[in-house]
Amino acid sequence: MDIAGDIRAKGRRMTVQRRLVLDALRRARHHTTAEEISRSIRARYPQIDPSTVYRNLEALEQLGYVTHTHLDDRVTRWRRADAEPHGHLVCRRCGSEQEIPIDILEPLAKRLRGEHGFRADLAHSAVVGLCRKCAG
Amino acid sequence: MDIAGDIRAKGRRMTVQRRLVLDALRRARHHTTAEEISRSIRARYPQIDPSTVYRNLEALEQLGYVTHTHLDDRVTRWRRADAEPHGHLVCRRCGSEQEIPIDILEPLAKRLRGEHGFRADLAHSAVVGLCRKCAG
DNA sequence: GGGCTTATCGCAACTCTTCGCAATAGAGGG
DNA sequence: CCCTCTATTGCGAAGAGTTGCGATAAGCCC
Ligand SMILES: [Mn+2]
Ligand SMILES: [Mn+2]
Ligand SMILES: [Zn+2]
Ligand SMILES: [Zn+2]
Repeated sequence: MDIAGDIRAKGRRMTVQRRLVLDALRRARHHTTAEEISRSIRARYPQIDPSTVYRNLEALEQLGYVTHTHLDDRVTRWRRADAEPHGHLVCRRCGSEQEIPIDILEPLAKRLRGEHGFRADLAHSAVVGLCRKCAG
Repeated sequence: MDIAGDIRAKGRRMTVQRRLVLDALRRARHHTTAEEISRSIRARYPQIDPSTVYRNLEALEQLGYVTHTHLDDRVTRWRRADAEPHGHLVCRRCGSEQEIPIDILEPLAKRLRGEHGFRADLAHSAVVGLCRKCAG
């Protein structure tokens, strides 16, 4: 079933605004912010309110089409749920970002699950620290 | 040397406001937010502006007296740098928080350092996931 | 203690995000 | 195609945090 049909089957609705948010996420190469998405949509459809974009990102996340991560500190970064999962290393000094294969994080996830019954999503937040250059 | 002297030695100044922020952090049992600190100070000294509290937390972090972590999503949590370091598990469903010994995170830190030359601070952000109860 | 330098402050303005509410418009059924 | 129900929207307002700027006061030297 297509996305629209799936959304309707769950009692939600497929609106113009929701479709525009999905489109913006498809166009975006990497993780984007709600503010970037809002700005790109309003460039062509200025009547669409930022709050609608924020609400749609949350709705689409509940529906399973979208996920978010946190790279540097506060900002929430969004991406399609079907994108390749991966971890991030972010340098607190120079701000450089680096993607890492998800399986490096697996052993810790397994241990947290064994010792604390906790199912960790280690890709949700970037790992903060000092990159090779900055650590000197 | 005491904190005030150390701060002056670094060319910074020990102001009433800075001392009040340090005091608030000493009174706080756990991680607190800038907003909580600001509110507790303004209860007695309403003339002290919130922006001053934010700026002082950053300054004190640069000076090495204060650190911050990120528990749930947006909020930055502050604590004294000399407090016992530890990791956090936060459930994305029920919001429960759990502290974990820092050494559970060590193996991953060691691996990131070996394979990527990255000195990870794994206590900086909480690990997000599903707690035992919510995972079912 | 008085004077000088400038780190720091209070304030106002601004950005990003959230929220309540009345109006709008998807969806499904007839 | 029309009707009904209610999910969703746009708007206004508010909260949390940041930033530029002129005023204040900490620290240092005499
Ligand atoms: Mn941080
Ligand atoms: Mn999150
Ligand atoms: Zn770096
Ligand atoms: Zn839970």
